[in-house]
Amino acid sequence: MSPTANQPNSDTKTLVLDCAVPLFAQKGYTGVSMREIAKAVGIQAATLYYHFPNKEALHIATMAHAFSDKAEGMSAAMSEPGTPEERLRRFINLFTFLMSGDKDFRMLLQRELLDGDEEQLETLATKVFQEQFIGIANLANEVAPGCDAHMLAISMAGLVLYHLETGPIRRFLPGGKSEHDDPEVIAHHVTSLLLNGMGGCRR
Amino acid sequence: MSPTANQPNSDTKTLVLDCAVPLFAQKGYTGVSMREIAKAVGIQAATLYYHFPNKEALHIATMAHAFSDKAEGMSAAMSEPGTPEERLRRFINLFTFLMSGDKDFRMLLQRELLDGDEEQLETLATKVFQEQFIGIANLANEVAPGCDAHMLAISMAGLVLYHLETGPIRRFLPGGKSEHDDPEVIAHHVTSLLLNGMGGCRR
DNA sequence: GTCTATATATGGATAGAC
DNA sequence: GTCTATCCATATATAGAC
Repeated sequence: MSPTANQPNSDTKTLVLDCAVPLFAQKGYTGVSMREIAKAVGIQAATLYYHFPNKEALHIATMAHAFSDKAEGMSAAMSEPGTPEERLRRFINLFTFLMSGDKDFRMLLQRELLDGDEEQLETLATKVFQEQFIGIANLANEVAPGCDAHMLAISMAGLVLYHLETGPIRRFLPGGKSEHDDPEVIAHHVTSLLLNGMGGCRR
Repeated sequence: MSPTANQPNSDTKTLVLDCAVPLFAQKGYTGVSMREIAKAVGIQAATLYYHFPNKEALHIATMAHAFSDKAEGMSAAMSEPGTPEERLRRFINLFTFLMSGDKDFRMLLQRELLDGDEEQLETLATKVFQEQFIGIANLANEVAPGCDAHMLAISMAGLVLYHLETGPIRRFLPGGKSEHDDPEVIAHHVTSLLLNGMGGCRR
């Protein structure tokens, strides 16, 4: 293997993407500099331009990298047997734990909803989320046939994500407790609300 | 009134804040430059530093300006008479229409959840949202006594806001229709879900 | 592939005239 | 109060050595 071989020693590109994910997630596109990313990787800023033509390309690649990781795992939970209610319960649980554990992913998604242009959002929707979304919508349709599965799927995901996203401010609002950050508590609340409405906690 | 009088001619400060709101909302703190804000106002960048000590102070003042406008109106809707269900219906309707009409406000709020530090979030929670939040939580407690009013209040607001925030990407997801952007459709869906759960659309 | 060095633009912020 | 002019730090991006 000569020193000029192609793949061996460095998959610097992947390393760059891994380091860029938390930076873009926490500080946003304009909040992160190429120097900052390079420093996190442990290389010089100029080297980034060998792997990516410019900052925007690096940003898009970073998002694709972060999002592609997440496209797996959930499908299995929804295709398992059980009554629609049981499967809803299982899905909300899994989804809440998954999302709860990856703050960077959630922040990237939120930033993309704020800053992404039409093309980026369409790519995200069709190439990344479509399959999972269909699974959720199908589940919604089994739990509540005849209802608008699209809106229900948004509500299902949104309920979980909003409780997670408001974590930093909820503790300052009346009635906020640390238990409200517990994925188990959130999943239980959301499941109960989805299945029975607001009165659902009185069993 | 001498030319050195204090308040008269210019409330440039207010004008600056009005112009800064949509800029910070759409591009974020690091995405907007002082020059850009000055240009939108029609003044020179240096003039901004007469009214505000630095960019961060201008940003904080901008958010206070945007948020304080919204602290009114909702209280009335919740104190009106009616059964808890009727009042919930009215509140969700009003809240959905209010939030639907002010995209800048929603984006500012989202960005604050992403970028705000503890102190800013505490200020936002206690000085701006507390009163409204208590109203929502009280309503939740009347609709569903014995349940966790804090979590229900988050769910109520979150359901509405998430449908609005995902507007740009929903149209690319399966089953997405333009009607899903209609505040009336969103409000009806959310109310039904809150009162009856997912099965609520089969009446 | 990665480096050093640098071109070039733009950012926040200040000084001082009017 | 607002302007012009400018300082200085930092940004993206490129050139060319190794």
